[in-house]
Amino acid sequence: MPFKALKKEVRELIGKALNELGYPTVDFLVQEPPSLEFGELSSNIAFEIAKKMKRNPYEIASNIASKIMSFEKKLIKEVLVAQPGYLNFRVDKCKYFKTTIHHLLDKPGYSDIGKGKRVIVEHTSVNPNKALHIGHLRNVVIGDVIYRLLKYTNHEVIVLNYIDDSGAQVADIIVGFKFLGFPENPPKPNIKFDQYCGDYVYVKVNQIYSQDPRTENYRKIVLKELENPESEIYKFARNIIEKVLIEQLKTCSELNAYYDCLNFESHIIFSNTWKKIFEQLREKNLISYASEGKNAGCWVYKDESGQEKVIIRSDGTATYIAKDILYAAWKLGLVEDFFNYEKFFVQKNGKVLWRTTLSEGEKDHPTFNNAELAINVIDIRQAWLQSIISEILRKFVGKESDKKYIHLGYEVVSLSRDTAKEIGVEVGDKEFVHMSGRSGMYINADIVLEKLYKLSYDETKKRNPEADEKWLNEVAHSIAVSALRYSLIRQDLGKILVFDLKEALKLEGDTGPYLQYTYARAYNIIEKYGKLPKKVETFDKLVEDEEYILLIELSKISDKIEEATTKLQPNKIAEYAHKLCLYFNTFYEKHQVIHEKDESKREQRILLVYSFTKALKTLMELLGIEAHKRI
RNA sequence: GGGCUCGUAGCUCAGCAUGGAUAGAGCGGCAGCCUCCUAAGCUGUAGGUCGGGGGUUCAAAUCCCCUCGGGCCCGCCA
Repeated sequence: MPFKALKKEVRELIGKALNELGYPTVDFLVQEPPSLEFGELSSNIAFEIAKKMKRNPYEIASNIASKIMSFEKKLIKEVLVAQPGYLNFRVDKCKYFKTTIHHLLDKPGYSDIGKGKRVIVEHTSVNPNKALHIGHLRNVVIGDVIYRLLKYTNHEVIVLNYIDDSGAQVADIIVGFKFLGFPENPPKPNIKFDQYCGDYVYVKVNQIYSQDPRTENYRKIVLKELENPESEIYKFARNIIEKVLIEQLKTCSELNAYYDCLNFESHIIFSNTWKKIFEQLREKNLISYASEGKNAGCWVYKDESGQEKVIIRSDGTATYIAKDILYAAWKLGLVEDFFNYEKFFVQKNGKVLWRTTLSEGEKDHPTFNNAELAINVIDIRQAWLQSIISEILRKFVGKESDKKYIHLGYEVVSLSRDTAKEIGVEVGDKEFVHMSGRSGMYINADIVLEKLYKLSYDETKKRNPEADEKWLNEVAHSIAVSALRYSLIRQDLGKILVFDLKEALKLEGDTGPYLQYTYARAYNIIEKYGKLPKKVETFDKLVEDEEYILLIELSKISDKIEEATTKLQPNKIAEYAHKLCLYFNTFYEKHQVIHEKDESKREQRILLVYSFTKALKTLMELLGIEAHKRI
């Protein structure tokens, strides 16, 4: 972790200097200056002391600098003072490059921030009545990258996918099949079952509801029946849901996202464990009985801003948030494990996918709950409800416990004007349009992937006319996935992602394929050279600006991974990987590696390129993007 | 009505937590670069009232207040 070591050294040097100079101890920052011209690190310490002592910051900085110059230093070479009082530090390049390259050749960017901590990441959780659209994919990709980050930083991670098998959306397609005469099988056999249910049955049923509101009664009937596991409707629905799920999960595995267990909502409801936790909530005074007002007769939770949420209705039944609280408590191991489990199938990555079941299940199963931290990837529209759940859980576990329930919210994906128009949506004067599953206004995930695949296939074939079909398919698919995943992860979670099909089909610039291309380009150098130099102990020949800039950036890899993980900002990884590639390509265009005449310079460059490929591959793996030797 | 959130180049976005040194990328535009490791690349160039106003500060895209514009949430439904 070269950059961190550097920061630490700077802090120590400053601290020691303050001590010897008799300056007061104050808080100060060690940060990256706006440009490498000023050095690799800089500090505002002189401003802070100047404020306190009412003295000139430049003078203070000069004193500290000359003091530090008299100390023995490890990675730091010199300290400079800049107006109006910055303290700028420069590394000993030779030493620092060696540290950095050795780090990258070993375990690039690794840092044990997890220490084996058990974390649940729940994502996807798409209603099992439709195919995934591009909005769902944002959830899948965010969740999956968070999983990968946590895993890499030594957390014990469990990935769950919550299946809402008893809600209105599932009920709607069951209404279609059971009451409105929709055929159980798609009219054409080549239509995916999830697409048939979502694009056709679900949309049409909702159209029928709005034309003839009396038909909505069917939904009520179905919802009621879904509460009874013995009912014919429940058994029928179970079968339909399973078929949809299998198709949905195919889409996810195409995108390299996998799960440990599927947790069915109905199995929480049937577990009848709610009463136990309800008693505890009442004992801890977390919920209260409303004797008057609009919620009279209900048990309610009052949130920190004083808003009330009904937990138990006046007729004694639990609202859906009650079930969410119970489920959250299960995740953190605060209630007994009320699920039974069985194996569902083996996923493409070889991992067994489990699911909860109403039957006895298998005794010998992994533990899926009992986490220290539960991260729930859910779009931002659920923010208020999720904050209530977090609040209740926080109070429930008490201050001394570290157990935590987190809602990782992200903004929705909407359609750009052009793309909305393309699928026949009325846009008016809006800049973008929200998708709606119910009204059929969305872009299907499989279709985008297919389009991307065709594009990448043509492009790859053009570049590799001799290549065989198998390889072409594999690479084209991988490029399509990388383009899609990257476009969904590169943006801050708090911003609406305006999806534009034309934009998404780009394979150049700030995209996943750019990373893959750069990787292949770099790897090609190593392959052409055919061997790795042994035992290079000094990197004194890496004197070019482009090498320096690349190496300094590379040295920050652990810091970036750590930051992305602890702040749950997966977009940081995409941004960093892109920046590294920009720097590498600049270097690549300007300097030769295998044609370099000076042998030791050539070997040092080979190692630089090799360590770059190691770093980039690590980042790509975190993003769920495959690195190919050739594309 | 209450609450949350976004607004930075023509477009898509970084930077805001912890105020600091010339506000950064990509796309698109324009002008260039393949007898040399993959041109899915690179170089140069044009393009900015950081939504607006006020305040705090030696210093504000960043903090505070107001305001305008977009989006979302606020049922004993799920």
